[in-house]
Amino acid sequence: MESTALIIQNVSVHINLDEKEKEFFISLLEPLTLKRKQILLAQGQVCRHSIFVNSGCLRGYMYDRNAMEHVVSFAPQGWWIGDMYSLISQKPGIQYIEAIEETTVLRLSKDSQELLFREVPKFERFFRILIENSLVAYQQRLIDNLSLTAEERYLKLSKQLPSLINRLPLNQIASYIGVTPQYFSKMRKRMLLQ
Amino acid sequence: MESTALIIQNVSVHINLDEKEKEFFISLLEPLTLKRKQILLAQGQVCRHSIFVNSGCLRGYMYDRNAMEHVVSFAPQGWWIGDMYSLISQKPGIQYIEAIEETTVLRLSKDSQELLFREVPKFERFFRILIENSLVAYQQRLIDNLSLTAEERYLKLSKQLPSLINRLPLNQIASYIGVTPQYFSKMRKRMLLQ
DNA sequence: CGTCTATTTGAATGTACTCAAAAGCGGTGG
DNA sequence: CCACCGCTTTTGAGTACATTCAAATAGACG
Repeated sequence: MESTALIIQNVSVHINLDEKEKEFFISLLEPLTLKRKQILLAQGQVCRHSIFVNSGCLRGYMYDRNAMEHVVSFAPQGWWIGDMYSLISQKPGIQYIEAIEETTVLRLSKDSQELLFREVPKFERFFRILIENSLVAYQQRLIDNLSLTAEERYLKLSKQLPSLINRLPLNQIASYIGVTPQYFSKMRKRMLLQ
Repeated sequence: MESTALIIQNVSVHINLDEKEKEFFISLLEPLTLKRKQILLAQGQVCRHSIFVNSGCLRGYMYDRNAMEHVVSFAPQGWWIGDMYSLISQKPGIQYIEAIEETTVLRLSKDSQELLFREVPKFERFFRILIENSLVAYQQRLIDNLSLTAEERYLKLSKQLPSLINRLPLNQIASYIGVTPQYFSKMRKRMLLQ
């Protein structure tokens, strides 16, 4: 199938699969198409899937106790996303996962994942590596939030996701880098003048 | 052995081991005793071990480009620590890992870990779960840094590590929550008065 | 006891926020 | 087709949280 080429490529970076294993893996995936602003997971729901973005872009976000929205992650084409807290604990989650634009995804349910781990144990390795990389990225982002200015964080994001940055609403970028939309607007103006 | 009771308990929370597997796991561990301020890993070195803290406390920290120090993590008794970036990539790392006080640890080398995964695959599961939990914690800390004030972050850390907070130097707490020692000092004074 | 590091204090400054409101922009229906 | 609605983005003024720089004080260790 066309729609599974990307995910097979993504997995194959870390583990080698024979045809049978690929087929089995693919058989566990559920394709889904989302419209702009369609919500795939809401706060309070239990996250029962790992989600792979085949095309388009998702974002994970949450509200703090002051009802402020915070973008936790962007997931463009070729990325995985999920509410890790809820996915692990199978308790009601805190994140929303929403399509930023028309998006196609492949979902792997927690049950299917467990089955996959039993049938093809090297997938345990794959997901460990995936999470390791994600952990390093969050660690770095934490340090960036402490040591870089908002301008620098914006420039860094622009470099990391150059093909995405122009498709994102400004208020969502502001939220990701950790400033208010108002400040972000003024900041960008200032940057253009220099 | 006395010194391995804690780590076996720590592992057994997530996977079940028989006596033979326990013994094999333990045979791969290297015990080490560290003095206060002794450095276990320096920036620029490749991190070749996952480290389990048996007693005492370690901290991971790094310097940003303005030579400011940032505490990335504390690892008190029963916790794991390592420079994840370097451990994964086997490239020179960015973190220091240092003993805050007299500390005993058990080290598992990357090679031993790979061997362990081959011989006892369920350890792949154990470390995946370990990293998943760590990922969730970093995600939450990122959100906390964006949505809580410094005072609130301090109170939160105090609740999370009540037995540790009084043993930590104040400048290291300040660094962990992301403020200067000067501001932290004034902040604490203010909090005491109220 | 002296030295080195950690902590505190004070004053001036800066980065980012809040509140309030205007302007821009895209979609929808009359 | 354009007028209106809702949402995003911008602008301005005042404010708060936290920083920088400089220096004094307190503690810890040999």
